[in-house]
Amino acid sequence: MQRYYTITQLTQEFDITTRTLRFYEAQGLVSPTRRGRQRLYTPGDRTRIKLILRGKRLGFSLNEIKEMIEMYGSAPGETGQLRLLLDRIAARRAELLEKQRDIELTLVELDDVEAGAKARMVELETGPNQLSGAVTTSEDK
Amino acid sequence: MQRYYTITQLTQEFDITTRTLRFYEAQGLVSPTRRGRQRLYTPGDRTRIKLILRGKRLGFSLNEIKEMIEMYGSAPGETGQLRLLLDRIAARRAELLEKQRDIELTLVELDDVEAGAKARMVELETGPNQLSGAVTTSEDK
DNA sequence: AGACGTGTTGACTTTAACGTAAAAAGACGG
DNA sequence: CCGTCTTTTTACGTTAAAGTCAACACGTCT
Repeated sequence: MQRYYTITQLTQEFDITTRTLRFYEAQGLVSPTRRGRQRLYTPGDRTRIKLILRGKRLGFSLNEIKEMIEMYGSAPGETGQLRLLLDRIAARRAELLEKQRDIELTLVELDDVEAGAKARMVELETGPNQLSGAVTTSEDK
Repeated sequence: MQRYYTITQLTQEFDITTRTLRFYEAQGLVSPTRRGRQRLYTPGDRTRIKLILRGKRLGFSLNEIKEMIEMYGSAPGETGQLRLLLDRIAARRAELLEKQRDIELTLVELDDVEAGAKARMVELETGPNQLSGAVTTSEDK
């Protein structure tokens, strides 16, 4: 029992347009089957779309995403190919780890700004008399 | 004692082009001072550039990055402004946390693919006789 | 003075990732 | 069966983020 999704169902679920889905198809990122001219998306297609959107949120290009998705489905027979695959996996992992660090740094900075803003609010409430020094971010002498 | 960086020093350090730096300047993301026509970047400018590149790695647009950078420098006086700032901070934080989850999911999947590939290699080494089933990723029935 | 390296400005071009619009073909409800 | 709605295909437009190219300005080394 194969459940199918129509294109508009998916656009609604993921809040994207039909143009986007057709574009992804043109780029070879999904290949829905057809009933006549109509596109029918399988649960598998749907998962691929989720992967694509996740990749986009992380700032990967569609080409990069395509590569990554192709990794998932591939079980290459030759040892050389496998080595290559492992290398690519390592590269992607390195990127992701860097992004993780970037996020953590950014979160810390957001915390700082928030703390500063909150402190400033308290000042304004208790008595809008005494001034506060500007909030500086480490460096920048 | 203000140390200055020339544009090419920074392009080399960050592996970007002069065009890029001038473009960022045109977008109001950095504002190096001038000695005559020449641009002089302060350590502060340099930090901003680092922030920009970090933002880019995380997939933020230059406009979003600009907003974020402006948050850092701002110590708005009015309570309403502060509320707005706090809201924006919360929004950004939510985005970052989503990205974190996205990354973790992706890392897990990479681990899976890697494990599969390594297993396949072992098979190939020990004896290229018996076949292996295709590697499936959960869902997709 | 001439040549060289570096920097600047401005204009035009490119690429990715869609948006928009038009025309035609199915699908569906009354 | 007809009108309405969705879908498809095709084609052109748009936006962000630079790349490329040309011409010109400095400083300086020889």
